[in-house]
Amino acid sequence: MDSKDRQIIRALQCDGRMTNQDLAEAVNLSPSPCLRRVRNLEAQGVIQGYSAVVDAKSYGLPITVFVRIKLERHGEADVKNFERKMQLIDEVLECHVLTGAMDYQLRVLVPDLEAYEEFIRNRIHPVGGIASIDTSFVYGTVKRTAVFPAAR
Amino acid sequence: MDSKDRQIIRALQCDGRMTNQDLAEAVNLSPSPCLRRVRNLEAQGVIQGYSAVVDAKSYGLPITVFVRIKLERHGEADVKNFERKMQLIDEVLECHVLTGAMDYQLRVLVPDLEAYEEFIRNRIHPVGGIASIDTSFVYGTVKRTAVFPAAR
DNA sequence: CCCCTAATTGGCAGAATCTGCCAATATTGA
DNA sequence: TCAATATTGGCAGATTCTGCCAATTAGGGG
Repeated sequence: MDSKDRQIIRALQCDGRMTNQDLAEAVNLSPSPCLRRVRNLEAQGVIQGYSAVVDAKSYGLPITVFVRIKLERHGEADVKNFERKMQLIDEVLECHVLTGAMDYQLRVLVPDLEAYEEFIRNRIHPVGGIASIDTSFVYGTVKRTAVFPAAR
Repeated sequence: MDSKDRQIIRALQCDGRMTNQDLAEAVNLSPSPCLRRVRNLEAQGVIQGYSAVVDAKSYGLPITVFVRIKLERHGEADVKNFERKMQLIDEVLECHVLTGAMDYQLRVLVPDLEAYEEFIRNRIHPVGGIASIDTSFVYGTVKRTAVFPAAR
């Protein structure tokens, strides 16, 4: 992982479908070694995959919600149960463990407010062991990039 | 935007570098119309781009932080100033406006805790007009997917 | 300072993929 | 039912990928 690898990574975060020759040109390499570096990064799991960036509204899911959840108990079983359930809920795109009061933060996508209510009632509450839920709707998005800072 | 378009989108969210023939096969089309649908989705801005999914830790940025910020005043000028500054800070990967107390939530990536302190001191405070900052460090990530729910 | 080793690079060629065009098919509305 | 329209499938030239080999560069020991 040298500076060239990081250059390659940022270029592919900007445009994941860039052709190998364009990528090579962008980072001042010839196509062969460039491709080999990319394959190495993929094999090492540094590049975990590629993904289309899609406008959720156009797709039909205009409402983004950040949900913060606190559990009643934090025993092994309770935690495992909660985390396994999160994996299975399609509306939950992200689930992070936060420091502090052993909280979770979810990023959830729904078509409308009614669907959000149903989501809480039919998907989250049935998980059980939840002490409190804090909901923040996303009113607008000022910035959203996949590109890491160049740093060091 | 029909069910086939949504199928295509989810397939490309799973693997943004899928070849057009594989994609066509996955959604039961022949390569030609499949490619045309993809190009349409791109032209309409539904597919906004493609991006490599990278392990931040391997890249050298192991600390993810969610930062919630409340402004002192919410005049046009204050808001514009804040939002423009956020665009310019490389460590800020996301900045959302949240409903409620006119708050923002940032997703920030830094190499270590010292860098986070510097980030707050040298990048956020100088923006000015900030009433309060609430920091939540990400302790672990249970789930992180780009794939939208199938829905409807 | 030089040499030796190893890693990385650059280029080439066969194979796979893309993509613009045309005819055929399916869909919609009257 | 029929006609108009949109969508589809397949083909061919152009582009891109990728495995192999020689050349170059970088690092360490004598």
